[in-house]
Amino acid sequence: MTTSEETTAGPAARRSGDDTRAAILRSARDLFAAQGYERTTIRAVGAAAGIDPSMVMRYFGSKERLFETALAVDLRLPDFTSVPRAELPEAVVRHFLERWEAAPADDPLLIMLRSAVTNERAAERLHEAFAQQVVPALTAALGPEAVARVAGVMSAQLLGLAVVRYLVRLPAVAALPPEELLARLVPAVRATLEG
Amino acid sequence: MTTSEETTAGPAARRSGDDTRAAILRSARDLFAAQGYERTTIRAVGAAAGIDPSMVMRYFGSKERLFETALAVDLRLPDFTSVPRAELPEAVVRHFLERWEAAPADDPLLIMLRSAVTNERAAERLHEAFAQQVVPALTAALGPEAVARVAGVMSAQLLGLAVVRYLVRLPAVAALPPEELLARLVPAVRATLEG
DNA sequence: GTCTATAATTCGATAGAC
DNA sequence: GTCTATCGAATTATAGAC
Repeated sequence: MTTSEETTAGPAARRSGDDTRAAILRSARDLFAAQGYERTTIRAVGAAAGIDPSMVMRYFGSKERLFETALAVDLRLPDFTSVPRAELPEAVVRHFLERWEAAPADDPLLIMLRSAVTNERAAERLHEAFAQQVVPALTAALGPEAVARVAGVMSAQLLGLAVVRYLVRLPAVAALPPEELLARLVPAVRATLEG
Repeated sequence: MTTSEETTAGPAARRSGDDTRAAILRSARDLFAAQGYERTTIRAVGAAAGIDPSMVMRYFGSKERLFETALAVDLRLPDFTSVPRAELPEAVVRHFLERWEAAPADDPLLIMLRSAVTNERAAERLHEAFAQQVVPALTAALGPEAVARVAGVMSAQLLGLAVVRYLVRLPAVAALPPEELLARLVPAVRATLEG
């Protein structure tokens, strides 16, 4: 019984440090995702988490370390190994489209992407995530040679969609219904894969 | 003879106001393109232009108005009306690829794109440029119905390339030789156009 | 564990001399 | 037309009380 040792003190007077830390991190991810690094302030993170700004410093040391921690994310890539190669383009596009439609503001990939365009450190983290998560997932489904050929362009296509539809919100793309977007994007990805 | 009325004064003691203004604007575009809006300071713009920061304020009033002026750019889209439809995908991809390879840091489209991801005003300007420059240019070459169908997805593909190769610099895309990139991208754009 | 108070910078913007 | 000097606001970060 090492956890939760309330013996005599008040019922709910003290909050867990882990909870506070998690709340700060959640607020930080929200704000970094919506505004990028520079426009996000320690004060705003604290306010969003319902605590004093100095607590943010106490738990994370500096704004930059908070940012680094917020960028350490799991891309949550699915397993495509059981998908037949002919159906892979649709499976990939559909997966990301459904993901982003459901919760674009919360998606770790979009959080990272927005910051990576103006912040060098975030860009490095995106490079790492690509090498450590995207490449292995694609290699399992396509084999190493095909990945070397198409991984870059495929990523550009999917991230291009993300940037234009969810970040910049260009009306010509943001207004399209998901099904139509899917129908127009799948042939492009298929052409890349089979090129 | 209304211009340049140096009658008795020294030879080159006075600088033209237009020259100073142009120098400021050039430095501002460089810095906004490289760092985005927030990280670019009036002081840095002045230093890059070789003049005092207060001159920047004198000529442009505020940082925000300087930014707006820097964003008022001509996308320099070529005329695609004489290109046969079958060759259009290659012509479009080749045009932007050659443009960006030659001078990615100076390209007005990339300047705008980098800021648009984190700055709402820049995003609005990108929307305007798309509606007033991209759509008319594509309409002349494809006709209005085709543009409504494919302009969004085509833009997503080209801007996706720009983001991943020139802004985020993902090695899997940034390291590809231009010819190979062209070969992999043209089929994708063709599939979009013919879908 | 939480907050107040404040130090130390940095930045946008203004006023005014030359 | 150019610069010096400076104000006022906002920010990160620290020290310390409760």
